[in-house]
Amino acid sequence: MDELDGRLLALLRDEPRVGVLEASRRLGVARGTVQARLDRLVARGVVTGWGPELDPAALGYPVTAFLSLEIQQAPSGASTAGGHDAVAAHLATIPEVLEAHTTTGGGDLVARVVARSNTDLQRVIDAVLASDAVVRCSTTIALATQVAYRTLPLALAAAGRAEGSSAGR
Amino acid sequence: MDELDGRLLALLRDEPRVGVLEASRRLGVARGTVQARLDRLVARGVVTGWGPELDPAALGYPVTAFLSLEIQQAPSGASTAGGHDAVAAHLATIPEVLEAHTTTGGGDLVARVVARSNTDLQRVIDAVLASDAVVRCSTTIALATQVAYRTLPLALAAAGRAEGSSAGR
DNA sequence: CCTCCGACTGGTCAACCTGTCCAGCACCCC
DNA sequence: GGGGTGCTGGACAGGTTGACCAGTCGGAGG
Repeated sequence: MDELDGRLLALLRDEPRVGVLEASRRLGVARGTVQARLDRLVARGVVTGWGPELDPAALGYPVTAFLSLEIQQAPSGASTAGGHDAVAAHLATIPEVLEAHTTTGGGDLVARVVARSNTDLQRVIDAVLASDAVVRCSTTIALATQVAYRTLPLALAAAGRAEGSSAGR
Repeated sequence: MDELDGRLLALLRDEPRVGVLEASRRLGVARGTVQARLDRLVARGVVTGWGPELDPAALGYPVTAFLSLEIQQAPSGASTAGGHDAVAAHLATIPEVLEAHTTTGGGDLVARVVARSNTDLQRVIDAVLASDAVVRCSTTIALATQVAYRTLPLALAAAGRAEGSSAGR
């Protein structure tokens, strides 16, 4: 992860359509170099995908909310999986659940959900609560996005001063 | 956003490297159709980008946390921007802040941050608190990812039963 | 009923890019 | 010095892109 990698990622983020050849021209290096760098970034797991990024709002889901869930710690049925796994599996079946993480703090699990409207949000929450393992759910609606999801500044920071830390070689 | 769009997006997510021609073969439609569909999805804002997705963990930032910030509602300096804007601008300068949203509920703003370690997280939090407009900050560390960020199920759901709602041709 | 219009098909074309291979060279470390 | 690694600049065949075309289909509207 050096400065060239940073420039390469920045270029690709700004203009994803540029091919390897064009990128090499922009960066002023040989095509093989760009190819090797890209392969390495993918191999190291820094680049996880090239898929199209979808905008939930454009899909008709303009409302974003964070749900803080409390999970049944000792399943009353006390069957197999802890509450976490059961809830995770349940959440995975709901399309409106975009991501979910177990967390420290008051709630046991944070889920990011979207909905077609505030009214529709109720439906989504009900879907989440459909699992017995979910004890409680507190909702925080995202009103406006102040900083849109981004990773490039982080990559540049890592490129700038991580020459040898986690950057294996 | 019909069923073909859904299949196209699913294909692109699974194998982003396939070109338009290959996609048309897989989907069993003409190349021009795939091209037109893609153009339309981009034009409608459903597809917002094709950039490489970066993994903060692979960049050396394996710790993820959600910060709930309380913002100075009535700026003591009472100068120009409300606390929100000032804080948003401040957060935008911190590479470790991946995203931030104003919210309802207890906190005024939720920020997703990453750090190199739990110790390093303190440094990041301090950076966030460097703004005078931030009154309080409560930290929730994400322990494990139960559902990784995804939008495809949502797109498929929208494709399935949104034929005419927000898909105003 | 007929016509218009948008969408899809299936085909062509030249230009370009990709993946892969090569030799040469500079650099670093053992 | 030797070996390994990374970058350069070049070459090649093959596949892909973007543009264009005529023809067909179905629905909306006159």
